[in-house]
Amino acid sequence: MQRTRFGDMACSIARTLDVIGEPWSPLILRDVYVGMTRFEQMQQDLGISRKVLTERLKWLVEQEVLERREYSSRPPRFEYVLTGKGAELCDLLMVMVRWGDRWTAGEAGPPVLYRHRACGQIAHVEPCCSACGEPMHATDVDVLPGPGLSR
Amino acid sequence: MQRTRFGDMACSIARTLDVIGEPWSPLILRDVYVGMTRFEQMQQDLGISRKVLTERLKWLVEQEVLERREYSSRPPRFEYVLTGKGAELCDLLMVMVRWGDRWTAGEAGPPVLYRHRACGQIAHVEPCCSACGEPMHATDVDVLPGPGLSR
DNA sequence: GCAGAACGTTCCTTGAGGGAACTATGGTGG
DNA sequence: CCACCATAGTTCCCTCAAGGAACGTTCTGC
Repeated sequence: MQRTRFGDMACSIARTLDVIGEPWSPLILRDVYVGMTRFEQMQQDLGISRKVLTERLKWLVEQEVLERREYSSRPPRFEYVLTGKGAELCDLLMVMVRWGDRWTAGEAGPPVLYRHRACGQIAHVEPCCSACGEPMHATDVDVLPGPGLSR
Repeated sequence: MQRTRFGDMACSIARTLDVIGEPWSPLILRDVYVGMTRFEQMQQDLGISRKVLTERLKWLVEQEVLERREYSSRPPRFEYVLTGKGAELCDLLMVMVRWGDRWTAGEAGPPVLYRHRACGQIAHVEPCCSACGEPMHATDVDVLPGPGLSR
């Protein structure tokens, strides 16, 4: 239900959740990412209530994660496309896929595969250090206070 | 509210959301990750309803993301610690932090910093290709059907 | 002019989240 | 022994969001 707003917390996790923390949002982003950009497509693919889909799309557009674009003027018809901000959120989706593949896919294996265009290989995403390039997992870091930490 | 269950969808994103898609769960994981492992600590830190916290912790323990461990037998007192499965979810948190830092932190800068223990540098996480090691973002891949894609 | 497609909007019902009060177990200080 | 405190929940009531179905609108094509 999420009545508590996370946007004001001094935490980038909370602020990210404020934008896409509601459970349907990542799935909406996924659909847009794979090219299901229209209302009817998403509604049927996800099985989401039309009312909730309307609300989520409006919110994601407000947050500048999606852009509502007219693809036909008569009749007026709209589709939703990723902004730069939204495209970067898709990295998050890839990490979710990685975890889901490892821990929930079971014997059937992953439902989708990624091919890295740069090298042509089937691969998954691996979190690496922006400074040294080596793998960097949550267990490999120290957490320090940053400049934006209020009080 | 999430009445629709995502666990049965043939999508690793949906199945991951089934485990931690409810908005409070990532923040609970964050708290456990940084050492706030007890009920009272989390409740006060997050401002979450005690009822909801109880429900989430029980769910996360069922899903084997957290483990409920007795740290005192008289009186009986419990804390929650990450399992291996849960620790890997923290990689997801780091990616959320990265996005939140970039798009929501504003002038104040990031609230926390990460120091990579292997190289000693302040860094953030960068998604890389498990095959070639180069950066791999959502815009750099082709999505292909995998073995676990039903029908 | 009737059906159909695309994109919503409205209405009602149900049930999850918020919040405060209450319970249980045991420790501690006088 | 008793009052008080700490921790970890549990119970209760209220509100409001999610689900679901029906309806509305604007255009096209036959």
